[in-house]
Amino acid sequence: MTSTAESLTTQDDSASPEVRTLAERVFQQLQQDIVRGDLAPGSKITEPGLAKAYGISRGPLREAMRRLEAHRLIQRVPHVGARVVQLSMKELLELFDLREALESMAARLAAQHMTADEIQGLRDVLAVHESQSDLKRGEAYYQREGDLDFHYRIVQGSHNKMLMNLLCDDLYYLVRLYRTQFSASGTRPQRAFVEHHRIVDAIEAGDEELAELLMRRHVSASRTNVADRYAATLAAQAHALAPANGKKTTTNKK
Amino acid sequence: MTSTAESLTTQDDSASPEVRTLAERVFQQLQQDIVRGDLAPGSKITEPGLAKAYGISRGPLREAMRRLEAHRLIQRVPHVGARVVQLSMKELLELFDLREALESMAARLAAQHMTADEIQGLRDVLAVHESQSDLKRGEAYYQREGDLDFHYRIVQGSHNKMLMNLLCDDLYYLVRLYRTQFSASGTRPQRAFVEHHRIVDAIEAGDEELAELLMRRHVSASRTNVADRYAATLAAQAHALAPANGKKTTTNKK
DNA sequence: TATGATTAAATTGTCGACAATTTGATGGGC
DNA sequence: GCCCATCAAATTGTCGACAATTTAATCATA
Repeated sequence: MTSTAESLTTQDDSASPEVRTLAERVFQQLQQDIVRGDLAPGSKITEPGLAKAYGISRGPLREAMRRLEAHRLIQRVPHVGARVVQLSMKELLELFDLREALESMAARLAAQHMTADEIQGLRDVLAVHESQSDLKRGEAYYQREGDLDFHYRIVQGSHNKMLMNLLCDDLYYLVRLYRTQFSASGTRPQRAFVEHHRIVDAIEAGDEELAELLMRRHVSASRTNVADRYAATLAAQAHALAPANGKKTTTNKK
Repeated sequence: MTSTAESLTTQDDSASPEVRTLAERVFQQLQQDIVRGDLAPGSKITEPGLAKAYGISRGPLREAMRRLEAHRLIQRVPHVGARVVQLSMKELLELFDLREALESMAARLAAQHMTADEIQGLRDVLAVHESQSDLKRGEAYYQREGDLDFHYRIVQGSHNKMLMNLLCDDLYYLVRLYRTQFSASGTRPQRAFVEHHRIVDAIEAGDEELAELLMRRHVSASRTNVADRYAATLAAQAHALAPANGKKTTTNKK
């Protein structure tokens, strides 16, 4: 090691050493900004603004935006512009319905095809969760990030490329976006943690049907939790804006 | 022809009246070329070549290619280039596994939410199939195109936007690509036609479970058929190239 | 002859400028 | 006072040119 030379690649300004192209970097940056909530859902994206903000030309930026659109993080209208996606309650529930169908399938396939090493890696992920849960009991954010890692590995274990593409490359960006906004509450993290263990047990036992069933229930419970949070948030907003509301209130300005 | 006035807009060279932007048109054109097989799977896509072929600049072309990549019709490597996608046998079967999970879910939702008008539209589609099947009994191509229309309407009837996006915008392009290459054979079209009727019956009766089950079987049977055709094609190729084969034979040229 | 480095061609990535369209504002008419 | 047409500013779509990288072809050398 002891790499004194900077090598010929680019300097890592984005904590991603192997991204070669500018459009790739700005895509990852924008994706992170959206998922973290730095770019509020519903807010307008303007090409000259972002180009100047990131110090690049509009060419690579447009390519990054096209990729964001493909991942459903922004929505574009020809000759009009782009906005950060803002899922309705209905769409959010639909997203979880999709996860229920696809991830239960992934769990079944994982029970069939996962290797011993992969299962061990899954156990390691749970161990990390456990240590973190010990440290910060009520802190749900890291738990949820780890939860995503858990689901990632299940999908990987399915050994189904198409499924991996669909879930990891398309849907999980949206999931992460709403994870940051509606992170699990109350006793949900602890119960989710238990459910994770049961799922791994079923996979390790090669019990396809049980793994599928448990994963379906797990996602369904998560769906219920997020839906409750979403409804509570909307109720709070409605209450706050109840008195006199003549403005358009299309999106929050923050 | 006889185009006296060129008008300020563009002449419709793509039979799509409402596409406003150049990138959109060239995307649709390329998509059609790929699905129809005019651009062979595995063949390389070069930007200057296509730009000159379509008479446009590289800007809109790159945008169209990004969209093709998002729809998984081409695969790109930074600084290297793009190739038309070429699914392996394994990936093709994976695609059908996904359809089995998602379309059975769509059928269940359709049985719950489809309106009377939508069901009638579905019956009309089947009626068109019937008349076409009468005319050309063994001709499977139109049947398969219509089959796609059938599946489209089921997904629409689910009233689930996310599911519609996933199936109609992402996966069906690949399905169509391989439909043209491995169209149904033998008695499969007739049986598929019967299965379609049974599925509509279940949806009309509001029998969610039956609709889901029948759709799952239907897609599974289609999967078996396509897999057989694919294997037969590979076997034929292997037989043809059996004697002396020192070339690379990465992809077919024509 | 085979192998390796060097170089030239082609292709992709990036940039700045111009054209087309939308959006918001301004002013006139009823 | 309200509504519609006109116009200006901003934004998106498109283009051609230049820079960076990859690919191949050539040549020298063991």
